[in-house]
Amino acid sequence: MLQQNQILAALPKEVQARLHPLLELVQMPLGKVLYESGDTLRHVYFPADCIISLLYVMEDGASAEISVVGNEGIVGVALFMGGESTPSRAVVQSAGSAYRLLGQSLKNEFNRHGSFLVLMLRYTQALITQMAQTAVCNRHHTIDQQLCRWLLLSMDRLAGNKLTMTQELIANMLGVRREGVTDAAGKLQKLGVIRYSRGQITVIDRPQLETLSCECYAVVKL
Amino acid sequence: MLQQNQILAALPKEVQARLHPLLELVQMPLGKVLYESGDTLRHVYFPADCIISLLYVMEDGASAEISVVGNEGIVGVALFMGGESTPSRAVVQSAGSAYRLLGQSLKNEFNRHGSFLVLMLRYTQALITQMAQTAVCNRHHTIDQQLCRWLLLSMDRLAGNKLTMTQELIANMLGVRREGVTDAAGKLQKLGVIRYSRGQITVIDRPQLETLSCECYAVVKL
DNA sequence: GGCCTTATGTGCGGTACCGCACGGAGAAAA
DNA sequence: TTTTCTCCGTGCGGTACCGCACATAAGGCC
Repeated sequence: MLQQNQILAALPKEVQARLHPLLELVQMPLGKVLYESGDTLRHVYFPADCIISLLYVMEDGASAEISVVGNEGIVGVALFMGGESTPSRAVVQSAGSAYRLLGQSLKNEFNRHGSFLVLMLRYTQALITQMAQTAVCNRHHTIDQQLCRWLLLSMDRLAGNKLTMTQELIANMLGVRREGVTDAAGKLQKLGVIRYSRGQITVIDRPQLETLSCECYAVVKL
Repeated sequence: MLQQNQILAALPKEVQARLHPLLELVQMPLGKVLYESGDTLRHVYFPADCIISLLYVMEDGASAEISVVGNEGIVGVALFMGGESTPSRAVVQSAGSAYRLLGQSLKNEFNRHGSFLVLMLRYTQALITQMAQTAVCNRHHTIDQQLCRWLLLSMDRLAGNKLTMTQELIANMLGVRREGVTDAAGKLQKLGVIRYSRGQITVIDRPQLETLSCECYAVVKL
């Protein structure tokens, strides 16, 4: 279903109809890299039921997630924002599928009608908000709080309350040590908020997770 | 001179002519707040020779700068990005002047011609890059490095090598303690890279400042 | 079952930064 | 000159996180 992506779903019917043959449904296996930092983008992706992380990777290999995109958004905003390349890596954080569209088709569509553009820009503004929040969160909040926030952001973009993700990977996302995540996750498990085992995380008490999170989650919540 | 702002300067002559009567030159005294977080924006600002900081302020009053805008940019991108309000505060970091334009005029101009839009979007992409960089920098780099980066970003947007800014204010920008800035600035002064006294900072050895900074500076350099 | 890979737990010393408190010094005002 | 205010320097105890080294456990594979 094309409607699985909220942006595609919000388009006028005739635009959807025009776009339909141009959209290609692609599988998104866990860990797949959609593009590397510096790559020239060829497609934009509209996640249907997967989650994509935008990761910033530094020269020494250290990394931090700067935003998360689910079916509410688009991956590859740089394509229509004027830069041909992007400063971050896009990687599949939770498997699923997505629709993709050639950059040229996107530009053609922009020229034909403004409704697409308006939706894209509105989403981009939300993305900017999320990035700003990430910046302050990195500065001011503890790993415990950030883990809660990260779990909530992920749960919002998934059906169910399970998540497949090792602590090592979460550590990469948050830009902290794996042991730091082990600590924080251990505390949450003791509190009965989550359960996890070898890469499987289950959220048991979501309200509690929200109270343990920092204000950053509430701000970017859609 | 309208041309002081690089975006205005890059517009086709006929667009400049059309815009000219709509642009209002306003003075920007140090510390002036252009808008608060959550405000509805009425104008976009095109800095001529001032520097504007986009500050994120948290519930408890702690803050961090998420980007810096000089004559290469625009303040108030949310106005054309689709959000009427903005998640950050915009405050004058270095006094000067700027051109401002009513949001409605901006939208009218967008509808008439695409060249304005393209420039705005390209700049917004650069802004996104800067914000992403800020997020990782907050996570991974020391105050020493971040101070160097911050000084360089400011110097790039100013004529001369002097900057009027107390350590207290810099601390707010970086989201750290004032004493942390005192430490870092003291080291730089001992190394002969900068000199400062009561809110006046002079950069003496800029190349050295660049080597002491983190990679984040080079990435966002225009 | 035994083996190996991967995921998680734990401990230890080190450091960057914090919050706080106070001291000193330059500039401006009285 | 003296006072006052702002800005900067410094010290101290505390904590969050780091890097490293290893121990343990859970599952896949033979």
